[in-house]
Amino acid sequence: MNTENAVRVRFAPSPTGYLHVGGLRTALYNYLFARKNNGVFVLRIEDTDRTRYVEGAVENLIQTLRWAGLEFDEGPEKGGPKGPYIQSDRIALYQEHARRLLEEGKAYYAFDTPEELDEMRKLQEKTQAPLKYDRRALMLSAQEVQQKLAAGVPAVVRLRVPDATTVAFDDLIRGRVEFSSDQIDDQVLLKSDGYPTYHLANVVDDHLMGITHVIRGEEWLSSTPKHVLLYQYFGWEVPQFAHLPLLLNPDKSKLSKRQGDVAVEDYRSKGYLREAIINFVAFLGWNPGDEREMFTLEDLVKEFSLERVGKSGAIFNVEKLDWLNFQHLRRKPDTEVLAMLREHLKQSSLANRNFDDAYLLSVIGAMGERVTFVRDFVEKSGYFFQAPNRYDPDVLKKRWKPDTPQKLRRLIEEFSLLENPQREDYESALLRVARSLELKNSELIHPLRLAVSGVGAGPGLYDILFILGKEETHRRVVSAIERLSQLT
RNA sequence: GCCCCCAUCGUCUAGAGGCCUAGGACACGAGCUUUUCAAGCUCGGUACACCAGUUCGAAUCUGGUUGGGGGCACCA
Repeated sequence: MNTENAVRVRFAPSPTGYLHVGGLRTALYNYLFARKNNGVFVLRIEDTDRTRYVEGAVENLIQTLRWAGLEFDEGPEKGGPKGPYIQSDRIALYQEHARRLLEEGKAYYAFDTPEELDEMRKLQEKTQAPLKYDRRALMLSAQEVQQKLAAGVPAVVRLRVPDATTVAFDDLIRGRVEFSSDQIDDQVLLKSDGYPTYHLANVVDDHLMGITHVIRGEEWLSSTPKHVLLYQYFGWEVPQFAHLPLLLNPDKSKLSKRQGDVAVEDYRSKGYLREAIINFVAFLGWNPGDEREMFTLEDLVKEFSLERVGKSGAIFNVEKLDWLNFQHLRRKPDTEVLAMLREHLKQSSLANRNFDDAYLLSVIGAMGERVTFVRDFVEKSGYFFQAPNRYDPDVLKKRWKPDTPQKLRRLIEEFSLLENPQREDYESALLRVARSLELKNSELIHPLRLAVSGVGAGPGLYDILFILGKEETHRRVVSAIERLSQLT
């Protein structure tokens, strides 16, 4: 394999606390593109803003990425030939490159205070002029600049954007995009604290790390010409760009907190499966071109291509996610669901109760088609784990009549005669009783269901009875008769 | 205000000039099935933003309008 031409992509989040679902999709597309093309997936941490650093964010980011199944090939903790992979460890590199631009007249020092810049912008807003740096620092003579530097006046390094030219690039998703250089701001490259801005750091790193394809969100589209300029100034090859459509809130603005959950970990803790989240997020902007909907990460690796990524933003719609979660959950082998159910029980109020595998497996068998989340086993069929402590009032009103207790007594008498009953035995016993009492089957079935489960919905009644077992069924019916007779 | 991007059902989308009286999925409604609830199956409604143009023919190409979004920091 020719390593010179190998595809190298990166996911470059800033460690502001958690992994955003939009970030997850960007990471996913990068990952898929790398895997599909036998390339390398790099994780780089963009922490050049010291004011935004959040303790533990990097670890959290890595952990969430791994949970989702997006293993990177090079990055922090893991290392690699192009490291370090944390920008704050690469400061000297950026300063060196800034110096180079300075020497070649492609960048310049500026000494304006934040207040001065504020004032400038206010004026520009008033005159409705484009908001950009007015280059007042260019009026300074070489001596003045040297004096200020020597005196230790805080300085930034700004990009010297050429006048009246066109900066263009070919975006893999959007085609050719052109900007007039007059629209481009003389961006700060090096801040007065010596740290680079995103624009400098990202270009220097992408080049030094051999990144061939920059796949990132559309919010970067309008700063891309600055990056292109930098590549040109350094004499470097410009990578391929692919600007992904944005993920949107229901009101179509850029997906943000305040309008629902945006952290991957929020969805994780709500019980969403990684498979469902990956599947869902992959389809926000991409589709295989046919009518398949269910994809595993492996499937996506086989099928993914940037050509099939759309251009318009997509609203993050949780209903479909729920459906996908349901679909992925029911496709999982029972043993895997068992492990997840055990984990869930361990963290619930049922933690001290003991259930054997066979029992839980039969619950899974009965509820399999009825749960969207693992927690639904408990939330929708808590009666498998605990005798009902209340009875659904609506069902009670509809199904529990004054003469119900005596019918049920007759029924459990019949049940008590059964030896090692199977599902069918409960059924035939109930049928016998119904016939001898001249009742419709449902006149027994519904109150019995209520008595043993406390609710009116769920798996087949005989499945419930069988799973609960003869003794437990008996106990519950007796207890229901006692408690409900008092009410009527 | 300036620059850039985008535009098919409520939502995710298929569609790369005739296969489109626009297909699928989620959601929604109706029915079937059934001891209930689901699942499943069947059926149903709802979309090419608008206006010109090109063409024998436009959701698909071009231009404009409108609408939406993003960017315009010593944040990423």
